[in-house]
Amino acid sequence: MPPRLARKPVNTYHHGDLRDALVQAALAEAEQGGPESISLKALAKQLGVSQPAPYRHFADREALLEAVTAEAFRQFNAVLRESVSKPSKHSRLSRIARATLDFGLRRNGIYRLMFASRTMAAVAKDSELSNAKMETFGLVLQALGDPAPGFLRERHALTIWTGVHGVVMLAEQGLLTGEAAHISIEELVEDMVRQTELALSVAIKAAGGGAVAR
Amino acid sequence: MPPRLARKPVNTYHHGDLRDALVQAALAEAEQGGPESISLKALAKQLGVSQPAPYRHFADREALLEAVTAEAFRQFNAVLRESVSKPSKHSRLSRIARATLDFGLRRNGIYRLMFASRTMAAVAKDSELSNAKMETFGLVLQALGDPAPGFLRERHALTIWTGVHGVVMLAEQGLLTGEAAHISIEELVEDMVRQTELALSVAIKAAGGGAVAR
DNA sequence: CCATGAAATTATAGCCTATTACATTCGCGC
DNA sequence: GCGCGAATGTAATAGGCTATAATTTCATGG
Repeated sequence: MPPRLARKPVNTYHHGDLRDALVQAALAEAEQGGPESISLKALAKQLGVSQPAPYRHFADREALLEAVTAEAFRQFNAVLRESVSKPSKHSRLSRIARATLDFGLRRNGIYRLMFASRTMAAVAKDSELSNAKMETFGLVLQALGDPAPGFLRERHALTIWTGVHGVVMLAEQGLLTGEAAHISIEELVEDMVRQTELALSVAIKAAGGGAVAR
Repeated sequence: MPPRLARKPVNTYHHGDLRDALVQAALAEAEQGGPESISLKALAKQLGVSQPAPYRHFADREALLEAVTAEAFRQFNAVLRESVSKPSKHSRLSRIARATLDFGLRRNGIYRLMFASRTMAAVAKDSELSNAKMETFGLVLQALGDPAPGFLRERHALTIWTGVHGVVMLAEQGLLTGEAAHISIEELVEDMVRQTELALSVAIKAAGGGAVAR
């Protein structure tokens, strides 16, 4: 720890920037062992503060998890944004689906944290977290491009999002890798993307719209 | 139940049938509050036995959860089997998708238990549980009917299974019911079913097969 | 009928969350 | 500059949970 930290990074008081340090350490912990492995006591010890110190910054363990989840969503959204921004021969939908799959499998502990069941009460009131989740959906929506009328886009955005989410969750269970699966996880997601794009183009044609997004 | 139990129901000793009672009570508990709400201590108290009594029947909490999960899968598979057996105007795939959605939403605590993250070690060795999971997949596979060549069936069975699973999990998060969702959860699943059936029929046609399953 | 071992109990250790009361230190305003 | 209040951290403690060890109960088969 440096003798003197920057003057005002929102939370630099007499020791360190404990609040942020807790979030970062918890995120690293969750990356390994998922949300269950996050222990306030262990984090406090790891950061060299007393065991109840975290309670100065978070009402309880759940509040910390919420903050960590919000940060995780921010990182996830950044990854998604990058995936659609960089050029590729694949469709935007395919890119965002691949990016989601990659994030969900590689950083599975964090992904599980993001979609772990929480008390509904907290979700409703905490705007930071729910905003981040809305942004995620917005990114998927964007990936489907402009040609489709609004509500058709939403239908298919939900289809692909839930589909890839299901793949990630079941893959983590080891249910997609048995001998029964003569198809790789990546192929499965590509199937879903193709299905969605096919269905969307059919729906657009029926609605008198333009071409499928690229 | 007769005053005297059968001579050897595997586990009827000097008090009651504690092992089974624990599984049943834990299942009821999980139905309300999900897997996290299962406490060996609370269950023991509820059943009128001492706190460490459950450890005579289960090595640890995780072992009980595993047994409960196996029972939950048995019930789930029974529901799926019933859904495809009874006559209906909908396709078998649609029926099994609806049944899964219904089970996943109505008995969400149990559903979350069934697909909660576990230590991989246990999953591999425990045959009862992994068999039940394989049976679930087998039922989905059957629902796609006989016309499709084996590996095509599997692709699409996985697609629909993961898709509906994703819907259930995200619906529980409240992510599918916001103002952004101009589509009901049931419609979303129907969309998926239609997409899968469309894609399957296209694939079969390309492969020179027969008609889509009904 | 009684020895045996499974089933259950009491006692206890250890980890974790969380609260209360007390100590420290930063920085703002006079 | 300096003191005071609020933000931050610590020590002590309570209470819940999992899990183990040592001991007791009791149904059953030889």
